[in-house]
Amino acid sequence: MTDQEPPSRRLPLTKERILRAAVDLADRQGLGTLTMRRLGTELGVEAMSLYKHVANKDEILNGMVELVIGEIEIPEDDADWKEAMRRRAVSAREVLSRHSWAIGLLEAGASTGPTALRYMDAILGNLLSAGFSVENAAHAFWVLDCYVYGQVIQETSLPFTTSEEMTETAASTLEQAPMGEFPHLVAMYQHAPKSGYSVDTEFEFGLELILDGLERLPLDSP
Amino acid sequence: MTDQEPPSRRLPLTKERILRAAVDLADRQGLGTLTMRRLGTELGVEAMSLYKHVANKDEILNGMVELVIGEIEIPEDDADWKEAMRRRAVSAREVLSRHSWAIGLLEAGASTGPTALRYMDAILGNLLSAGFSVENAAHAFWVLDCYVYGQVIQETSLPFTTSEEMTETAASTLEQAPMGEFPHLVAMYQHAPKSGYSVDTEFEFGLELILDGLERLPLDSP
DNA sequence: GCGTGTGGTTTACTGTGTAATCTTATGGAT
DNA sequence: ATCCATAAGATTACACAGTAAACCACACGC
Repeated sequence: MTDQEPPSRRLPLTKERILRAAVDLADRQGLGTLTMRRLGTELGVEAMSLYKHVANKDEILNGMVELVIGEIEIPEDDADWKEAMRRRAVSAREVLSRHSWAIGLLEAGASTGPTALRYMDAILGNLLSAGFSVENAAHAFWVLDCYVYGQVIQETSLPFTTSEEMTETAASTLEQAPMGEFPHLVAMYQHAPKSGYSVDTEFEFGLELILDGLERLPLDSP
Repeated sequence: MTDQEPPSRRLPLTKERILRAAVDLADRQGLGTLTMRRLGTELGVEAMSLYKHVANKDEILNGMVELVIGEIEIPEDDADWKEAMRRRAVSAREVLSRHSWAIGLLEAGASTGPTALRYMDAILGNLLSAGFSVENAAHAFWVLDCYVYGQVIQETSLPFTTSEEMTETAASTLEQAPMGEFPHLVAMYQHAPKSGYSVDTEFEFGLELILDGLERLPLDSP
């Protein structure tokens, strides 16, 4: 090599640095472009060098999930459960749609690392000390997670983000296909521009619905 | 080739047959092993021959999603909305966890084919003719889909299925890690064997919670 | 000095999707 | 019957994936 850096400039490779670079790359270019070679060059290093710090690509993917989970806001034990769950759900949704590839990895069965455990423990703790029975705490946890995950999936599968893009998509969809067979869809698409549709509103609607439902559950110690 | 079949035995390759074989293979061996070559040999044909019926692998994946969506039970317009939505959610969950790879494809933005459109239209139709406003129908649709998708994700990411496997997992998890930091998780794992935990129960709990919540919405024409 | 380990590189192998090309069978029009 | 266009499938080849194995270079205690 002719263009050598002074070696002190090259900060040492670590698993930490690799994981952060991987998350970064996946955020910017998508998980599909996250390849060992590209990740290597991103870090100014050869692909195989990564394997000195990481067993294989799966370990990288798991580590990425842990990093992401670590970004989610965690409730205090003694916080008001409803507000705490709302904040956590909002935060989880925010984080997971910022790193929209993470859901796919979750599904693949990653994440039983310490960060994930701490995360789960904090949530359970809040619910339990709010007086939920163990069963009901588990139910609440489960249904909220379902909802957040599903929200993120639907969000990322939508071809639009803003309300304008949405009406635009609606318009173009209306034109092309043989829409005569789908009268209700047509009605909805035609209605869409009028109401200020947004995934945020959708999310809040369902979230409040679920939280209100959970509020009806009996508590152990009122 | 020495072992030629009488050519009449070899039924002709079609997109339909390819898609069915692909779904079958993904069900049996996982989406990861669905490769053009393997799919080819599964059909007794060379990999490249598939490209005479299909533009590329993505088209196969999209087609698979359509097939799966087609399996979901669709409500009649005039059916009682609550029962109809319950049945559809149950059916969707059933279908999607039978083909647990499908969620990942949904996320990738597949599915605006005719089957998916018909599916969406039927659901909207039921809600609208039950008296839901367009906004509320959209809300109901959205929250139910979120819930089902999330349920499937969580189910497939769990390392166990039956209640016995669950207590087993709980036990082994309790032993290995430094669980002192996670008292509430420990409490839950210890409680797990007593209560008959199952993902089915979890699903029903949240589903009824959401349906009851939706029932509180005002209807247009009572 | 001298092993010895640690962190990075080189090379190479297998498996992927698919472009480009070649082969063969089929079914009218003559 | 003959011819040949078209379609369905097979072959070959290429760029890129993950990673096993061997190799190198420098820091260190002795």
